[in-house]
Amino acid sequence: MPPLATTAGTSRPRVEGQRESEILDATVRLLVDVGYDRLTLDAVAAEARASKATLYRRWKGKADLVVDAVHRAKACGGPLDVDTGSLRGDLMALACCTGGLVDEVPLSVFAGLMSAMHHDPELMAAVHTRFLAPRVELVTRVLERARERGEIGAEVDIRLLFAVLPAMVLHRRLVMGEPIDATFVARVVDEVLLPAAHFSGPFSPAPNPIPKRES
Amino acid sequence: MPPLATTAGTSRPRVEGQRESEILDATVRLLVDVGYDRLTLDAVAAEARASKATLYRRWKGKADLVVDAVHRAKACGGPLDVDTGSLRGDLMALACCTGGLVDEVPLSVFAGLMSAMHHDPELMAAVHTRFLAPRVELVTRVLERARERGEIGAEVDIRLLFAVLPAMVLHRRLVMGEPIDATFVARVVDEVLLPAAHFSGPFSPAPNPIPKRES
Amino acid sequence: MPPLATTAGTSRPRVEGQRESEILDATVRLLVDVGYDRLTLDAVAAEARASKATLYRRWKGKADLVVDAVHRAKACGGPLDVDTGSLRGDLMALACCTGGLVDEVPLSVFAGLMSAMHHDPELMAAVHTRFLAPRVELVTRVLERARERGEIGAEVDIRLLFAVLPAMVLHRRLVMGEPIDATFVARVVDEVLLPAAHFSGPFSPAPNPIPKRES
Amino acid sequence: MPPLATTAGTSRPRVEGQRESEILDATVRLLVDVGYDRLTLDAVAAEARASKATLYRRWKGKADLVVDAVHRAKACGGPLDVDTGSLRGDLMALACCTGGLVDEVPLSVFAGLMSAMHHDPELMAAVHTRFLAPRVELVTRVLERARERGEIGAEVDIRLLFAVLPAMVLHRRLVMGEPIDATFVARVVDEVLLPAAHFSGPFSPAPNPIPKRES
DNA sequence: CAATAAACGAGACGGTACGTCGAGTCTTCCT
DNA sequence: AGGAAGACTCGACGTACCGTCTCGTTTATTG
Repeated sequence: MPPLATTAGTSRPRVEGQRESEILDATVRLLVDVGYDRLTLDAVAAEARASKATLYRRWKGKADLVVDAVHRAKACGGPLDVDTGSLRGDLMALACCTGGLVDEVPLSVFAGLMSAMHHDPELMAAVHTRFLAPRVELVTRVLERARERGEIGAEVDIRLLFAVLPAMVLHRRLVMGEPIDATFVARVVDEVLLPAAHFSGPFSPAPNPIPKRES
Repeated sequence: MPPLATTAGTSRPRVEGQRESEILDATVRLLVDVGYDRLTLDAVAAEARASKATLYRRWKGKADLVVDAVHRAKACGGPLDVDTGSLRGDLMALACCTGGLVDEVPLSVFAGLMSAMHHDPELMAAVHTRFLAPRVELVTRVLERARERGEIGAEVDIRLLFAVLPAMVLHRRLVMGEPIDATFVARVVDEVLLPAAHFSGPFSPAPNPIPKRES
Repeated sequence: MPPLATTAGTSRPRVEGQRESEILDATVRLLVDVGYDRLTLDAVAAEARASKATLYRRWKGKADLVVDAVHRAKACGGPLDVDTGSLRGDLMALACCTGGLVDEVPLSVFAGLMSAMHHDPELMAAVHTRFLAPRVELVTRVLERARERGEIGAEVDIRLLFAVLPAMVLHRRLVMGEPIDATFVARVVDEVLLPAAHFSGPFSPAPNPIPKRES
Repeated sequence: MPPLATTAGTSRPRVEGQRESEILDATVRLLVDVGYDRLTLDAVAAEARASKATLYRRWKGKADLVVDAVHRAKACGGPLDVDTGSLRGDLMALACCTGGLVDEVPLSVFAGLMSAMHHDPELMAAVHTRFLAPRVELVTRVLERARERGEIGAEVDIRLLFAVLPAMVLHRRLVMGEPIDATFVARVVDEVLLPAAHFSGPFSPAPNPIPKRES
């Protein structure tokens, strides 16, 4: 359902942005080919017929460049909003679109970024601002609409709930090394997320066996 | 000159396991100090007063060594089994023990390993065999006992359920960059895992991806 | 409408010579501060508040600019001629004036130029034309006057003789790394140049004649 | 002391010098091909199948490496001493042998080194110690023998005299850009050096180094 | 006096070389 | 004979400078 906006939508007359985009494109191209770890800035420079100095003039380093590349190449192409009328439908739509959770490229890049994020606060901030924040906002909007429709219990913490799907996907893909497909997403939604969304309330203290450990 | 390495006296003779442990200890020491990415094998060799050749004789590379180090230093110290009588109690006990999900060290190391795991199948296998498998088995046992007690619905897929807690913890810590504590673990257990465990039944009306409401 | 070249055919938006001089002054300033090798055209551009394009519009490159800078800043201030009445007096006067052989700045710059001259014929031509030729001509005139006065033997090759003093000075300063002062110049003149000037004749076969004196 | 090694002549702990020599040879090879300025350490590394890290481990930089290379390749091959019976004969023999003043390679390299020497005291020290000192000593010996034979006046300063030939050669080659051959060397010896060598006495009327200025 | 075209400041760019660092291999010496 | 020590190759890193090439903006001449 792209509106066929060939020229109107992208009117960034900056000549600077042009070179930048070419470099970003080259980065994404190599990223898909060899992955984050095997990606070198020399290769990016060669692929984009750019100088390494140019890369380092605009980006702080490899990770910063890659964040930008993935952000522009994928996130921008993603949906700005989705509203299928049901929580389940919205989540599935979001997960399965380009740049969504079932898309291999962002996942793969993300794996490579994790190690760098861990000791580079600026990178983590960049990832959050440019990559995560838009997605979080989108999902949050979806969840809030679902709550208004009564699909989510009043006591359920959306901050917790929204993490369920990405967490399960990342775990399966990056920790367990198993592939992601729509079926898996659907199972997580149906068997974990939706139960949690409905069962907000008194679970741990009341129902059956009350555990004595907490600490 | 005693050619035979009897027992003690000179710490030179190879006890094999002893030298290995010293190296592993040195690795963990550095790991905690500088993290996985900043860790160099030269530093490990220097810290352990060992030769790099010795390291590469025993381990395949940096990641392999680190996996081993974390495995032996932490996981071995963990519990072989827990049985508090309730699913919630068991999960909390597992998560909060040394080497558990609230332990910073394994999490931190894990972040560094992800990137390497992604393009190194052998490393991924090693991580699974030595690091993940024991934990998975432990949790699986806990879940099966819980099912026998009736705390988990018959139709619930334990393979899916067992991932909920580690997935949520990793997501919060590595993706969102927020700290993990027992409170967070408890909330995930209470508000996500246990609801999913109880709600066995098909929640959405069907594999139909677009439901309306639920009853 | 092409402009008609009514006056001289060269449009001069700027004072030309003024801007040029400012740049050359900035060059000399930096030259004295950091030396030829550490001198960068970026620094010259910044110091003169000029653009690199302007520099390359007027000069072929770093070496060319520096030659010009030294030429204008120093050589122009030197004497146009000298005539003290004796060869010795003339040579000492030339050597000790500003821009002469005892002046540190031209020597220092010269050291830096040598490497570039070696593989850049145009640069060598520029150095010769703008820097060396005037000095050579001056010394040649001095030597010819001395010959007319009978201070130089008829058979002595002035082309060889004129090189003695600069050669010895450059050797001492650039090769041996020792400083130049008037005393050294005087010794070279008295103990090498003047003997050679008087002794034209056949020497190598027979080590006999000892010259007298001169006034 | 360790017992006798099985292989003979292993009192030299390592072959160490072997790798070094290979690198030095490669350096000289490239030096002759492209000259000092066009020489890059990457090219040396490639030519010698060595790592840049190895180069920088042993040498401080390009200039240091080149000094060493020229030293070993040329100076070592030069004569340890000459004694033809006459000063003229000795000087000509020294100048015309391999690595002597008429040899293009050392001259060419020297041109490139001058600029670096000028701002790098360590390099200058290295050049002096490894390149200049042996030659100076050799010429000094030659000159002292000549003095004993009466070929050099008692008052002549050998420290000044020894510089005449190299100074004139370097000046002609590097400053004037004209080629060096045996004829030129012979002329300098006959027409400058020998006259200066014979002429002992005070030539100029006074040792007063400062003549009168004129405009 | 306005139009115009050269010259300009600013600085991004491609390219090349630099000097450093870490991984993993290989050799030498010591005990 | 096995381990410590560490030199080695490889390759990526991030930096510096050169010389070229745009951009708009003066500035002086011209119409």
